[in-house]
Order: sequence, then C-alpha cells, then structure tokens
Amino acid sequence: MTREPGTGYARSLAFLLSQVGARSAELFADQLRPLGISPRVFGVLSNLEIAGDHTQQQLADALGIHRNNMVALIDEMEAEGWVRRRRSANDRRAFNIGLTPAGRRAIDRVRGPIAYVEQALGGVLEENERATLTVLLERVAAELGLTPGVHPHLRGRR
Amino acid sequence: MTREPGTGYARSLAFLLSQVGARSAELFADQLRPLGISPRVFGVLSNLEIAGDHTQQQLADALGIHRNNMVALIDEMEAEGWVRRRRSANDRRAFNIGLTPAGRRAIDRVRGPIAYVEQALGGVLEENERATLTVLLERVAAELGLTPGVHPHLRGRR
DNA sequence: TATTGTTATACTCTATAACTATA
DNA sequence: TATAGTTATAGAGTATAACAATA
Repeated sequence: MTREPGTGYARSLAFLLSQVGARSAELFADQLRPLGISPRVFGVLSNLEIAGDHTQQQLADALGIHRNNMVALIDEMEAEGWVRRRRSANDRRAFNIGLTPAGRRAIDRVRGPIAYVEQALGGVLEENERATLTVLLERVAAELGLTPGVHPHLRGRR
Repeated sequence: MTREPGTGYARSLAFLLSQVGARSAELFADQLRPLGISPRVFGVLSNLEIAGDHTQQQLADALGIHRNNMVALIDEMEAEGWVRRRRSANDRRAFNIGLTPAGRRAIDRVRGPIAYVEQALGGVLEENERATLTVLLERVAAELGLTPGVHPHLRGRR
C-alpha cells in the first residue's frame, strides 16, 4: 500500500502555504494570548499606529471587519485603555479612534511574540534562504492582491 | 506621516506565511464549495484514499479531529454515498470506514480546484522559483513538526 | 475499568437586520 | 434619503460532559 496521495496535494505549493500559514497564525495567537491581546486587536492597534487616527467605519473598511463587529472590538480596547473615542468635529455621527500611550506600550509588548514566531518559522533557514523565501512570498501576495499588513482572517468567516 | 509599521511585521516571514496561507485556504474552500465538499471532508476522503480503511477513532487521531465531531462528519459523507460504515470484526464497538467508488470519484473532482489554486498562487513564479519555494516550505513545515497532508485547521479552533 | 461511537448542552463567533442620531 | 455607530437575534461551529455497548 502506498502512502502517496492520489492528488499529491500534500507537497503542492497551495497546501504547504496553507498548512504552514495556519500554524504560523496559531503560534502567533498562542504567544499573544498571555498578553491579553487577540490577533484582531493587534491588527487594529497596528493600523492606528501606522496610519494615525481612523473612525470606526474607516478602520472597518481598512481591515475588512464589519462595522457591527468593530463596536465590541473598540469597546474592549477602550476598556483596556489602549484607544480613546472622540467625537469627530466634522461629522458628529462618527468617532475618531486614537491610540493612547498605553496602546503604544501594548504594541511594544508584541515585539517579543513576533520575534519568537519569526525564529520558530525561519530558524532552520540560512540568512539568504530567509531572504529568498520572503521575496517569493511577497510576489505571491502581490499577485493575490493582498494588502500589506492586512490579514484575511480579520474579516471573519472563511 | 510614515506608512511603515513600528513592528515591521507586514514584511516578516511569519506574517507573510500566515497571510498568503489564509488566502490559499480560502481559495481552496471557495473552489470546493460548488462541489459540496468541505475542506474537512476532503481531508477525510484523502486520508482514506492514501492509507486505507480507518475506524472513526483512528481517523480522528490521524487528522486531529475530535471523535465527537467525527460522527456528524461521517454521517454527512455516508449520506452522500462517499463512505460506508462497517462493523469491525475484531472490535464490535468500532466502525471501519471505507471509501466507496463514489467517494473516489469525489476525490477526482477535486483535482480541478487543486490545480486552479496552485496556478493562482504559483502562476507568477518561474518553474525554478516554484521549486525553490516548495523546498523551503517543506523544510519549515518539517521544523514545525507538521504532518504531511494534515492541515491544522482540521482540528478546530485556533 | 477503559474505550468506541453517540448524543445533548453550552459557549464562541459571526451574519443579518433593525434602530438612533446625525448628515 | 443615506451614513456612523449601536444593539438584538439567530445561526454555524466547536468544546465539554455524559451515556450505551463492548472490550
């Protein structure tokens, strides 16, 4: 009896990427959990750090999260003291969401987990191999139309 | 104002793998959906094809799915006519799950979707680049202790 | 006493729709 | 009439615990 799949998918690019990628996401979430920061919250924090204040609707659009789900997410982050809601002067329906100093410190605490996962994944590769892998992945990501820094899981169900 | 993240995670190996991998899984699921085959069902079908008959408990162990969840999964596959439950002669508590001819045809129908996703992901790369990427991914997968052909999502929550 | 398959229940997360206040 | 934020409800999917039959 053979152990080779009829479809041979196990060694395909698509399956390997999906398999390794899923494990990468798990490792990251596991490292973040003790900090009380979900991957989704990290996504919002990072976006605010990179691109400055956003309204909830703008954040929802940028990250692909539905604005209904953004409410509880911002509630949670506000309760942690990481962001602040302020009424927009231009449009009094909207809130401007801004990072607090505590929010910036929360982002800083994620550097450790990021470095850990990076090492767990790339630790077996030589420096030039890591560079090659990164460049190839960036090309594939671009071909797929993926926005840098925006994770597909942020928007919910697969 | 800069557009570069403070953590620089967007261009890290870990994030790129997670991002591209998530999209790969989505593409695969999208292609499978019209066939009425979920990624999880495909995982079970493939395992049966590769390794022959298994009891539900053996399938659960091999794929990391809890045996409680295996029940409805096998129910569904049996209703489609893709597998058959037969009482084990050795152990009359257990069912041997076996592929039917219709089950093998279902697997055959997945070859198209697999090829499509493979092309969507690797289409921009040269032949030698695809080979390089595959080899690097296999090494990372091995380092992470991933079992060939077994997807982490099969076992449920992240 | 342990294990296989099964069922029931609770919990988490997400989708959908509707409401309010502003525009 | 449309939009930003909010809330409520329902649904899918999973974890947990218990049960019957068999080992």
